[in-house]
Amino acid sequence: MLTFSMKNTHTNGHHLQPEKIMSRYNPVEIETKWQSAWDESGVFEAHPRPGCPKYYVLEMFPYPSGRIHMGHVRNYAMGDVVARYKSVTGHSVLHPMGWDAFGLPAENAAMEKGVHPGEWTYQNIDDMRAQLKPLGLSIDWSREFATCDPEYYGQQQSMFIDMMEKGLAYRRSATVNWDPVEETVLANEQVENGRGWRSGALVERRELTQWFFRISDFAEELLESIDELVDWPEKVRLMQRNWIGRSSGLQFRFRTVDAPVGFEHLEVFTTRPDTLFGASFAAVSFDHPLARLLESDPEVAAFNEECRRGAVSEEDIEKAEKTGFDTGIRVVHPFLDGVELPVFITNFVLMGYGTGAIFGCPAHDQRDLEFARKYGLGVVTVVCPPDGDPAAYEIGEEPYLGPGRMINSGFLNGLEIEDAKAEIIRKFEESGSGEGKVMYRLRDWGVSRQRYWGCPIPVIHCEDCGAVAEKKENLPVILPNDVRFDGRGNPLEKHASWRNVPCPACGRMARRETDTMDTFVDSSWYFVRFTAPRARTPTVREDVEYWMNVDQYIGGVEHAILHLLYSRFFTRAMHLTGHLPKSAGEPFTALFTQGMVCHETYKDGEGRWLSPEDVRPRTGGGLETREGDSVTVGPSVKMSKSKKNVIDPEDIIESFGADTARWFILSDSPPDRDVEWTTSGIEAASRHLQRVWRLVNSTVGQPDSTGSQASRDEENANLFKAMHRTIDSVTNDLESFSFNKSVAALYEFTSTLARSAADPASKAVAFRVLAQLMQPITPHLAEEIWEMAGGEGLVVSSPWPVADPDMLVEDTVVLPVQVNGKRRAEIRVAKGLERDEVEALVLELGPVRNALGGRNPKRLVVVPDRIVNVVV
RNA sequence: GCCCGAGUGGCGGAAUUGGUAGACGCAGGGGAUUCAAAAUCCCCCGCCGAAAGGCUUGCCGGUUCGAGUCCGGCCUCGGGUACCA
Repeated sequence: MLTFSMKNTHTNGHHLQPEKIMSRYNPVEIETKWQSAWDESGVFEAHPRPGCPKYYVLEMFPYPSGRIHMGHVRNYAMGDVVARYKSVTGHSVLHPMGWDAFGLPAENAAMEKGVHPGEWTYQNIDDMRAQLKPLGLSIDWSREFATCDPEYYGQQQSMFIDMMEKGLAYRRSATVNWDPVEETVLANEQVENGRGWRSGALVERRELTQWFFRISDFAEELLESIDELVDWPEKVRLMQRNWIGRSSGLQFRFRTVDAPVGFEHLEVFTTRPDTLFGASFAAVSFDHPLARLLESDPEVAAFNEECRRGAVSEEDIEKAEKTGFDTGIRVVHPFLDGVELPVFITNFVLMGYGTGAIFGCPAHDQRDLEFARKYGLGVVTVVCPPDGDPAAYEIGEEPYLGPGRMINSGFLNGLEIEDAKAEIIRKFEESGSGEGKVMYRLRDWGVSRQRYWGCPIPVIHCEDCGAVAEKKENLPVILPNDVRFDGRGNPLEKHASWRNVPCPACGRMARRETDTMDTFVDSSWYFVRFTAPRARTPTVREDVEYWMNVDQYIGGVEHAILHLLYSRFFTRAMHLTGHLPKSAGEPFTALFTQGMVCHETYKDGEGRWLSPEDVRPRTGGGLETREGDSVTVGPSVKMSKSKKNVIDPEDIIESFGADTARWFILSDSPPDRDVEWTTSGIEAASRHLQRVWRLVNSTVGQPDSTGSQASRDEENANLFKAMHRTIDSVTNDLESFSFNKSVAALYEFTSTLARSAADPASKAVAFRVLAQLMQPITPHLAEEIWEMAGGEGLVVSSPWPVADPDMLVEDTVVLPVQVNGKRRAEIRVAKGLERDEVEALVLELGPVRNALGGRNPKRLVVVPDRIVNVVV
């Protein structure tokens, strides 16, 4: 393929090697060459380097689905930029890779394709590793592991036993989605409109005894420590705070009337004790012991049954219409003589929060107001807004939720809300029937899964000894291979020889726990394991102390709450069980959340999704199918199989090379926002990289330009000035995760270089800097041009260039001149020019004099070196 | 439902703490080169208007000499919602 430009052969052909004339930058060939060079040099293996600070950069490890997708490319390209940048700026870098290998899809594949989940998973890992390697990532592959390796999950089992001993793991009853046809527990994802996704049967809620981690004991600690996470996105910190959901309020006991024996009191929790005088009903969860007891009444039973319908997800519960059942029981208002409030069973009070019982004050709560309207309950306004008339204020259509003073509230009248809360809590505490209490939304972490493809919980149930931890010398408890997937229940339940084992305590025959662990457990400590991936203990003190914490963690914002919170809990639990030193509190010092990779969507005339491969440009504009039918272009959305708008990274790397893919995916959008993949964009990236190569290739070895020494000196000086400005921008942009801006600065510098009439020797200096600046983003091309421009050794191990501050200063500055806030002129002045001198210059300007018409300005705003505004 | 975020030309986006809106790239238009094309190089490019000028950062309102940026109220799209990972 001869594509070398004729212009170049005309002007300097006699200086070029013949093969240079014939060649073009061939990414695939050259990328393989440099990847081998890196492998041989071992530059990416993590070792403590004396005198260098350590830097641990980690991207969220992938689930081995079998194919890498553009989201992976983006994630790992970003992490690689950071790892490479940190490496050349004098850090000893740890940048590992592993596989989040347990999970549902492997079991689904087992059922659909009859392949064993383990076999399926390990094959996928091999495939994905082979797709990932051509990206040229600076990963220490010697530390790779999968969470389904017994060497990994065995250590996890060992920690589970330690957590049992410390009381951090315990058993209690909890609700699951139950598919009565498949006799299987369903994940929330497997429930569609209240029905099992395969069987179509109405899902039931079922109670099972399950294992939990006591994360709620750490609620306050996890909440307070968010303040330390200054290098996390503010939005993630806020989401975590809200998730933990600390609220203080009052817990107190109502006296009941006409209630069954044992329920002489009803304990409620409220965050608005100030509104007690406006209460018009009490409500308990359908799971509340009182509601359960009343189920002997068929009407109550039917109502509760109705409430228990549907999936267990919070979204489903909250979106369901609020309903109630009047039990006929009443509670006595503690401060209003003779006032009794009806007690309802409802579907919106959750047993898992507070006491599972509340009182409702319709005037100051949206949900309570809707409920009161529906069931004809009274509405008493007890908070008067600051601008309202305390004697006459009443709420209208909407509840009043703002600040104000108490009215219609006996001894609270006239108090501000916060003072009223304090006062009423004091009153309850005095009488001993209630107390101020802090409540958290955060619930304990249920880790039991009734599935095969997960880490077995290392426990044996003995009739005499109860739940007994497996002996550590028997770990790992390995998943049996000979299992059958018939779509019913957990295969481990049916595996007699695996299940029936002697009790570790008394030796009598007992039953092995068949629940496996939530895959979030696997991903809650893998980053610690990377510090000593082959150790015979979960961690090795020396390695953990050197490498932890993760300095920079990068991944999708979809993990903003659960995965990150569980990991934060785990480092604390691992400390309590002796697996992490005291210094390790937070797992991730800095966090970056990346956006998704999107692509346009296409549909044919019948509304069927079309893949980008199936459409082509139509002459005269628009798109058509291969058959020439018209195509409807839809919005750009996250790449997904269901919408067929997927571009396979492997195809892109094959046709354009990894550098082009990396350059493009980092170029257009800020990393924390979604990026749209476009064909024209990837082609532009490819064109640019070709241009860089051509530029270096055609310049190196040229004789000095003719022309005067003075003009050459000036050209050289200008080039170096641009070079230092670029070093400065790229450095700042990489440090601040503005990779798109780094790319823009590199585009600009390449254009400058292409136009520059500086000496080839000066250009060679600039090319070497260009190579160094491009290295984190397009490492293969960087090595190639580094070599062409006479760089020593590998660019991957050459120190990052430093901008000379003297080269960055400008001595003049352009001041925009506004009249009444609209730009009318601009003046170039010496930097730091005095205010009155600027004023004098500005008042002489034509547009300013016109606007003033001989009068004095009302005001003259001068922001030195920034802007001038003349107010007329 | 609840929590969090995003919205700027034809498109992706840029804009230190409120200070020239549209850097850089794509698409488009024009030119050079070529027998011709591809490739490459150069120039133009927010909208309306003949021009003067006016308008413009999802919508409505506010604060300010000055608002993409701050405040209040909406709209649309996206993420999470505890068993998808």
